[in-house]
Amino acid sequence: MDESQALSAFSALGQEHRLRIVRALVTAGPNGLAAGVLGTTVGVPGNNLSFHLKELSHAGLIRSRREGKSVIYKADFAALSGLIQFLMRDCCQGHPEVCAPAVASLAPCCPPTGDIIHV
Amino acid sequence: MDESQALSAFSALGQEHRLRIVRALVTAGPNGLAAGVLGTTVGVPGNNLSFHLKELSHAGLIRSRREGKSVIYKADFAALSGLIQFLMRDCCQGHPEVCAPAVASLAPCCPPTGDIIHV
DNA sequence: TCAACATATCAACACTCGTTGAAACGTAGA
DNA sequence: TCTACGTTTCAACGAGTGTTGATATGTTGA
Repeated sequence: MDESQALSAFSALGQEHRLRIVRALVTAGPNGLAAGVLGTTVGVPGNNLSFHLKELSHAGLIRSRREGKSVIYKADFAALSGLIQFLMRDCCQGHPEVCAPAVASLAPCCPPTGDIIHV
Repeated sequence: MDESQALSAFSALGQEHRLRIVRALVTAGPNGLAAGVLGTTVGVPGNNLSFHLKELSHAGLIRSRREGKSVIYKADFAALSGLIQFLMRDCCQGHPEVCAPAVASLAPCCPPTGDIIHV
């Protein structure tokens, strides 16, 4: 995860519909959701949803696969993890031991199902 | 951390100069940096820097205090932690144990120095 | 092949955002 | 008080972004 990737990712998440899409996919887990289901879940019409899904794909935050008539989208948990690591890298001048565990309090969460790129 | 706060935060981080500012403050740790130092570090002229610092303050990602002629800014590590938790909340339908630890691999990092709001 | 369904693409519009330059504010030292 | 320094505010401009409606693409079953 470099700066330009992180910028794309944060910028993508800084939009109401896209943040809801990602959160819905994070909640859904590795199995993902069909585009149509996503649209009704987050309340975005099809053409607009497609636009935002493309943005999120370009940002590397989600992945998709076709299943029959539907396209299934899922969160890229490795990318989300990489994003967080980018933000916190080199914290406190590379001496995080001088600090209390703020990020460590996070619950472990969903990794991908095989097509993951570990950061 | 609610959705509107998260949106403000992600939107704030989705801009090159602001992301660099936050990363510089994360690196600096709890002591923070003066506005002038920040400006030269990230390469942003004073008036523009001030604009971005205000945005980051409104997003709740940084805090400031005056020290003589300088204004010292520092990252709000609790807010950053809360932002991450918001993104990952309810992951995998509330059953993160079905997943591998992606977020857990993150190194523990800097907490605040006392004015922290734990999430 | 055809019709029905799910999804994606495109152009146009209004709106928001980042940058710039000038000016103002607040603090410290003479 | 005056000057110098650090920082902030303001208005204006150009560029980028999200939404909308119409249209196109791809898939399934008859």
